[in-house]
Amino acid sequence: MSGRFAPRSRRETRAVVLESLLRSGGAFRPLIARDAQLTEASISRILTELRGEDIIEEIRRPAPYVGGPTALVTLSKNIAIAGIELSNDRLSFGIGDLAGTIDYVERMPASPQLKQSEFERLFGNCLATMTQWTGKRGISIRQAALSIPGYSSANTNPIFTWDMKRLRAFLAEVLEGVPLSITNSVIAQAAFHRYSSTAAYPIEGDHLFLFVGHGVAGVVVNETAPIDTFSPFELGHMVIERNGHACRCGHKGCLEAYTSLKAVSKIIGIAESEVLHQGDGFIEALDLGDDIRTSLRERLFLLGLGLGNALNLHPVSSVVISGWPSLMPVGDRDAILEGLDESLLGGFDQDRLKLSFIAPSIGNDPQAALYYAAYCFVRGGGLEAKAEPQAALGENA
Amino acid sequence: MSGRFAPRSRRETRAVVLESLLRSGGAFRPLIARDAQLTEASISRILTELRGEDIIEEIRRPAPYVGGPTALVTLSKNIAIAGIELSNDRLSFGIGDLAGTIDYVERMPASPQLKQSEFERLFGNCLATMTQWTGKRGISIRQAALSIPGYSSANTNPIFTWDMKRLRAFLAEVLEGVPLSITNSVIAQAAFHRYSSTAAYPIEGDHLFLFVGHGVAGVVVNETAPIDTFSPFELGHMVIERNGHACRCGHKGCLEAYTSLKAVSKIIGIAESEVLHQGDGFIEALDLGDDIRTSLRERLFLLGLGLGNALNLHPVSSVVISGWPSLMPVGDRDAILEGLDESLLGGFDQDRLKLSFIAPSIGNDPQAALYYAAYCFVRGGGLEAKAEPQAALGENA
DNA sequence: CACAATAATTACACAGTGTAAATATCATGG
DNA sequence: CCATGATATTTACACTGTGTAATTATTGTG
Repeated sequence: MSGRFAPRSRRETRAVVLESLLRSGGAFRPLIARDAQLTEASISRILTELRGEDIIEEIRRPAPYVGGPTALVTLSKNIAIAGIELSNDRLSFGIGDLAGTIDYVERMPASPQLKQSEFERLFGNCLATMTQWTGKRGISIRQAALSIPGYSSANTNPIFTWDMKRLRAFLAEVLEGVPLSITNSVIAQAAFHRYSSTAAYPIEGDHLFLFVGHGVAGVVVNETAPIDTFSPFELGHMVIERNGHACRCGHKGCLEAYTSLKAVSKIIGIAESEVLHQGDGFIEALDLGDDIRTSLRERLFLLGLGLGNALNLHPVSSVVISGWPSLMPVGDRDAILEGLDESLLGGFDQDRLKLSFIAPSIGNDPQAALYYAAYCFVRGGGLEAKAEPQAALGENA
Repeated sequence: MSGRFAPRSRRETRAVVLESLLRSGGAFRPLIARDAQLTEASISRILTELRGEDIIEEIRRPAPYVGGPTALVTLSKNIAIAGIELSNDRLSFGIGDLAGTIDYVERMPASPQLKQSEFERLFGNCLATMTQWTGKRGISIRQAALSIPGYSSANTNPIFTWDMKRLRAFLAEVLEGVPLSITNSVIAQAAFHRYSSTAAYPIEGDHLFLFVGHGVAGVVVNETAPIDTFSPFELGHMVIERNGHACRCGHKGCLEAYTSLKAVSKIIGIAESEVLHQGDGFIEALDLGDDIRTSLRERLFLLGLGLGNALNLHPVSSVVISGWPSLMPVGDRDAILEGLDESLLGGFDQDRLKLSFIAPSIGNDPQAALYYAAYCFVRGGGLEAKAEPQAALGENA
């Protein structure tokens, strides 16, 4: 009489169990059983299997009540994964384990106008250094993930207009068989913030995660859907003001032309790279002049306007915002609400829309990509890509 | 060595087989086997089961080649389903079978400003008449579907601002156990046009289906996802012109204020209800004056602008448009492209975005809802809601 | 009317998981 | 220190769903 209705392949079951562990950061069996909707019997079988493959560990830790479980199940620290992040000003490589530890990081400056060939060269160099590091230690990477701003499985990227087929071919070649997932930065960010056990998150339930940085991008976090199926919402090039400011995309009046990091850093008079590297309240601490504050509020208003338009298209009842707006004083953020009030159907109403802010985690790259790599490893059940006996043709479903 | 990788419950397998039949309108076994990714052996078992329950029929029809299949499998004509459609000017009830035949229709005028209590009264009356009809014939409805403009599982409806919980409670009560699915009209429309075997459809693959009527709504048709998970895109209340025309929603400059049926019928000088009831090319035939044509082109431009914004948010490579724009002369429709060119990232490019038009199927209500009811019946495997032995709690996954 | 070609059915094996019985572990109290 | 109660963990067995392969059916052709 379990709560499930669809049988699962072994791979799926392993994936469900491992994903539960990734989210919780470690749990006792009864909890895993509930989370994965399996009986203790099945948990027992699966864990035995996973322990044998050194994917999980059971550390002796008796629960503090009579008859309680005796061992805490955690993801193994012996599986190496790699996260690669192309943020707008640098390319970072990292190696870590499933438990969230990062053992190796290398970061190289990368221009926001990076050409594909330059990227390939840069990537090749970093990879070589990394391979040296792993080689020396006899480590083999089980899963890698690369996050790119604007990436989508469709061939359209507003930020890097590269040939995705060529990109995938290049990566497949240089990575020599290491499984690689490519994803949109905003998905990796959202997943990391929402599901990594190390971070606090302001809300639960489906919502829009919005990141305002070089671009303006969001993703609808659907709590019941797998992260790798999330589809990004590229808000930056919504035209919110006909014949408005010129945008780098060639159009006029795009949201990005008003609210990107570049646009606001110009207003503040501080280098882009400086703004996000500061902590929460940084802008408040700056004690900006009144006209600067007013300008920023105008930009936040426009952000709200565009956000409202996006929410009209695809309604959700809460939004989490990360990026420079999160660094603004609470009072100033209200300008977003005013913008929302002009576009969101029915006007802004705090009973119908909950807005939260989280500090941007800049400087932690490639933490999000690393998390995403762990997620992908776990989603595959910790099995090689084609290890499933019945799976021959069917990756396309 | 099949192409599948996930085991299925009996319910799922039945659903897959039945859905294949619904889409094809009838097929020989080898085709079903390929479509459902099952062996002939499994098809045999499933069909035997379904035939026993009178959900499918096998009519003797030898394929015209040696050793070919001998019977054509079709959905049974003995399963009664009901489709209920609330278009903006009427409420229509229909009863039909899985093969697409419609046996009963009743239509009642309904104001676009219909209040919830009025709806309940109207619905009650129509239902009573329908129940009389079914009662007289000893027919019992296996699945009903109701399509409402603007409906979403969230509690926000731009068109009818009703209490959805109350609506569901009301419907559950009056329908006395008949399973009911509620969906957004645009989903039912899209599904009907795309998948019903009776209609031709201009494209294949993922795309945006856009309907421009009283409102402006779309849905991303994801060919690999189940229809009932499609999420509607309510385009109508995107603010495309700050401080523009007043919209009925209270905001200014919404797309709907420019491109809804109401807005354009005012330009043409013909009652709303007349416009869509005409066939393709109707507007061309009208021989409108030059300034009217110009105005309409302006509206199409704005539609393109809003559409471009939506596509920036969620890129797809083709769009199918239904509604009054489909009735416009081909040359005039190009105004949409001009609008797209100003908002769609990278400008409009026919290699990257394919635009198609299909005639709006007004006057066929509740055909789309009826199709959706058939879809829901089939998706449930033709089983009672809770018949699955292992399924007790788990409808929420 | 036998044959070739494919369709349709059926016996059997195997994967995955639940049930329930058997066994293990721990805190507590004598 | 040991029996006890409480819960955890493992294991034997049964059941579902499906593929494989052998068997039987159907049909056009020569």
